[in-house]
Amino acid sequence: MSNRRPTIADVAAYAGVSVGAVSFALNGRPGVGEETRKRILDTARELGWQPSHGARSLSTSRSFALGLVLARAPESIGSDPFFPAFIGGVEAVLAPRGQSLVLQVVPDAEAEIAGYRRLGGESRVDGVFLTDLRCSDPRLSLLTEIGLPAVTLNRPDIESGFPAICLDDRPGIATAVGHLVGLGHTRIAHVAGPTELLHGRGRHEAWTAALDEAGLAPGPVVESDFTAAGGAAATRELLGLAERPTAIVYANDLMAVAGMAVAHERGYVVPDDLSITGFDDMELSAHVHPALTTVRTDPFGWGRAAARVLLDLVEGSDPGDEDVTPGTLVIRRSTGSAPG
Amino acid sequence: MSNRRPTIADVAAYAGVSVGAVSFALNGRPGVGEETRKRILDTARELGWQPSHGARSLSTSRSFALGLVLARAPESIGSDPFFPAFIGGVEAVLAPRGQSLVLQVVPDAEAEIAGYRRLGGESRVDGVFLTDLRCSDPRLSLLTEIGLPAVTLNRPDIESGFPAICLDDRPGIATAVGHLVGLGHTRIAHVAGPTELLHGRGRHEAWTAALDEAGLAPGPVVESDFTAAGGAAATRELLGLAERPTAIVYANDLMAVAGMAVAHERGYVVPDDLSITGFDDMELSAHVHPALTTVRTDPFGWGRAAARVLLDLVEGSDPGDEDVTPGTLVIRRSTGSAPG
DNA sequence: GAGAGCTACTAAACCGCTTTAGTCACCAGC
DNA sequence: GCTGGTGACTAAAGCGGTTTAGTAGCTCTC
Repeated sequence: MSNRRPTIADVAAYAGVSVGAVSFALNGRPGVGEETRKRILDTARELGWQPSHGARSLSTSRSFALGLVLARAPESIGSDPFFPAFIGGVEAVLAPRGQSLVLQVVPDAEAEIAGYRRLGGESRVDGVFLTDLRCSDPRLSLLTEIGLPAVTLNRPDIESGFPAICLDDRPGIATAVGHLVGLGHTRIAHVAGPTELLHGRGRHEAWTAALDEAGLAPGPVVESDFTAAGGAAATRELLGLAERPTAIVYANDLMAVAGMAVAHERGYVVPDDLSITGFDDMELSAHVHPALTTVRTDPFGWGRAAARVLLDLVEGSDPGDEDVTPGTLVIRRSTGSAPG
Repeated sequence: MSNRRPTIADVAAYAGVSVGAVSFALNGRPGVGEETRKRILDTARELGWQPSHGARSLSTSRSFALGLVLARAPESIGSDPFFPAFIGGVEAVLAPRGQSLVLQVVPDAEAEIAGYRRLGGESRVDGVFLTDLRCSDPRLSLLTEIGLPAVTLNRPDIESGFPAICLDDRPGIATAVGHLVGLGHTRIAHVAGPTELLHGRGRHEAWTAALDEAGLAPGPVVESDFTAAGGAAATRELLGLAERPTAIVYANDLMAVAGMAVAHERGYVVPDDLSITGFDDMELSAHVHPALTTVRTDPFGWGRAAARVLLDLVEGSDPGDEDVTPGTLVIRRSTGSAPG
């Protein structure tokens, strides 16, 4: 049967025109008669022609693919609710435009640099997504240096020259704290993400600001690492305090759920003895006991926005930063009136 | 500064040889003197030369990339502990070999077909991973038809002609059931995954077989969908039964944890009134209350194995099926002696 | 000391597409 | 009737590698 995939030359021969004409016709460019164009298109369809990605990318020096490098420890990669959803959103805009996503998963930040270097150096991708932004992120200057277009998820703390998807965690945290304050809590602790991560730091700052706004002294903070084990350890630390908090605001759901389990173990009842809020609203959060009050975010939407902006950028237009909807508080059963 | 990326011709000119010689040297082929080879390699490094992916793939008609198409609903994609870890394993072997992973996330099975068709048709990838195998999976014949090499995760129920990564869920489920039987349970229910999925069906069959082996009548089964909401609904159904089970074997952890929450809500104490086992051992499972007894699997290892086999296949050798380690039971606190 | 057989290398074709520079027929205008 | 312009199309030159065919220079052999 089909010995070999048909090339543009085959289409040209069958349609009785030159390859140039076929190329023009297929790309919808002027210079081909209406009738001829139709004949070419029909022939291409009949032959089952599909463009060769390699050839096209060689001649246009574009690869029609975008890259994402993720630094994640193998053991914790499975429970990150963010990145699969983000990728889903990215794909939702890439696929219809015939673009692909090249994913690289690496164990640490160092390998991440190498990853971007390779992706750019080999011209495997036309641009990259920059997630998990760190303070003074070294990847920004790297990408500028190798001239690889990028879009950052979150606005970097230094001038980057790249468009940013601006996500503001502050309103989400603020409403969570406000909710707790409204329930009468005054000792509100925080289990933070790593401070070198911009979103870890941002949520922490938002918590501080919200307490300040409420006229409360900043409660105890434990810096953790966004993992379940880390959340559990942080919770043990907080519950061991002499003046233990009556509410804990966690920087993500995973730590919050793990913290809730620790509270149960210690004999505290959530929310009677301790109120707990999370961040992300992962699928399971509505299905633990008690269901978790948390801040719902929209990583899928972020992915869509990021992909749109990056695509615009590599296609030559000059997109500005884009704001995306901040998280909203979902009140469930893990928060209640302050005890006593 | 660096106006343009150096090409192989630049390297040739600087080293004072022909492009052919450079190509030979860079690819470690014979026909170049030792001294010349060294000079070429040094020059390439100095100039910061990196191969152009498009050019190479055009002339070799290989794309140095493997593809994975995932059909996942946007709302549940974030809580799947399998695929991120699987991808991590895949990357662990791809990256060192200079290969890339092209990921496509689509909403449903229909779009999945189109995804593979595009990946293959455009020659964007040299081979693909086939996960979430379904009964009489139509993708198998599609891939055979378009001549795209593949490796299947799990052994398909029909002849496929592709190497398979054979993962056997039976020992895991069998030990879980055995563990419950040993604790005196006789009414052991199952919350299954969708039967059209091979692993959903496989775990169900393993449960049936294990009960049979123990001389017990098959308990009630509810077919669910691997989601938290589905697990919760299934649990409500089981707990509403006249002869309610004293133990439930869930086909994955997500449903198990959600089921545990339902049990709590209804006032049952786990494990005193109801024992619960999961499958996967996701990160959170060790950090819920009570900690979940479950079957630990190794999706990272599966990813590594699948990548190795697929790479061998596209590079021309003829790898056979590969067995990977079955899951092992991790006993925690969600299982205990049968009540009464 | 001429032909055979190596080794080390060069020249050029080729992969399949895009794109520029032409070519050709036809019509308008003076 | 000749020039100039325009629309439709062709020829051919890239893009940056790989690979085949070929060639020069050398040693070995009888």
